[in-house]
Amino acid sequence: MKSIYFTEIESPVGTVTLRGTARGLTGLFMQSHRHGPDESQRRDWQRDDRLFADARAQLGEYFAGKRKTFTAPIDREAIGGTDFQRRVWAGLEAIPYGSTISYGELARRIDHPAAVRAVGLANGRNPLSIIVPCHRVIGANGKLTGYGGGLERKEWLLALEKGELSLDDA
Amino acid sequence: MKSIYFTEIESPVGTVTLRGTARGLTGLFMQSHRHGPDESQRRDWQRDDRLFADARAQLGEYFAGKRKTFTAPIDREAIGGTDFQRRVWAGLEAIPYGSTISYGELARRIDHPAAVRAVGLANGRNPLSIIVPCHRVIGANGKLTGYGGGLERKEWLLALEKGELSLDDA
DNA sequence: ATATCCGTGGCCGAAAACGGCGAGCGTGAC
DNA sequence: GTCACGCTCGCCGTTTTCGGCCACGGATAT
Repeated sequence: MKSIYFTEIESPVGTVTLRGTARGLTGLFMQSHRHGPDESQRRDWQRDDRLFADARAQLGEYFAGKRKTFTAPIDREAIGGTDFQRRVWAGLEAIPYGSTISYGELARRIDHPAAVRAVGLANGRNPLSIIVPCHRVIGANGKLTGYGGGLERKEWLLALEKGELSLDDA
Repeated sequence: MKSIYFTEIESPVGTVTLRGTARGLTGLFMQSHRHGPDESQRRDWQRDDRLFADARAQLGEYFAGKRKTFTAPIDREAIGGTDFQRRVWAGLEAIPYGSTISYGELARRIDHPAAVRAVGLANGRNPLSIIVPCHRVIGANGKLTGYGGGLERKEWLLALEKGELSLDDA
């Protein structure tokens, strides 16, 4: 069995856990994350801060409003997911920084125009929050509707990306 | 996708189909085998008699009463199966030539003493008949109870292993 | 001996529940 | 009017639950 590593990062949205293999990232979770990993598996992870040095630096820049995209490698194979989920997640990565689309729009983009609710589900299963920007999908009526890491955080991230944040927060 | 090969062998218990990958055997089926592969997948197999030369020779010796164990490699990874099934099948390989045990005894040996019926099921799913000797498991009352390849064949195999067969059969 | 009757445990397929939705209406406040 | 809500209902992939299925075995009854 392959080793799984992790590290923790302090951020404006609280402590963030980063998970990965030697080949790349496999997860980014907030505190009390809805679909986060449970304690039982977390026990098998090995802490390795150096492995995540790049990702950590990029996230720091992101939270400071100075970075719009990420380049740290992602271990998609280890992440897995159903075909449908992978399509949804791929769709997420195509949403530019600072903009939002609706769940319905995302459904259309991946050629499952009617699978709107299923898109919502798959969105919620995205294991790589922030880096794969599931927070950029909102309701057709403009409401945020939901977020695995909590709605306040979703709101905060969107505000950050719209440049609406003064730098006064820790 | 990996290639799957097969060959056919004439034997005292009828035509036997041998299946495998480049790494080893993955199946041995009799005619009208209960859980044998269906025609739809059999179409994708490629015939390759040379690949199975070893297995074929060893089976010949076995049917002649001159061989008690097999050494041809087995591709267990390609075979798959649930954890439980693999335990059961491993238990089968520990039963010596010529002897039999009950389903209950096998259940006990794999530390699932109450999973007697489940052991029966898993036994029936053994894809490598004869080589993985599922025929050596019989009811606690001494009856044969069942066999994927048909009870007559189970009876014949057990008789062979007890040396009760004169060599007069084709 | 033979037959019948359960308790058993893992597997598998079917069915139902479950959402991070959204369009369509009806309602009520201006 | 019309605009904002709030409700209902259909949507659909995933997950969970559930109910059978048996290569059994022991207990009990003929």
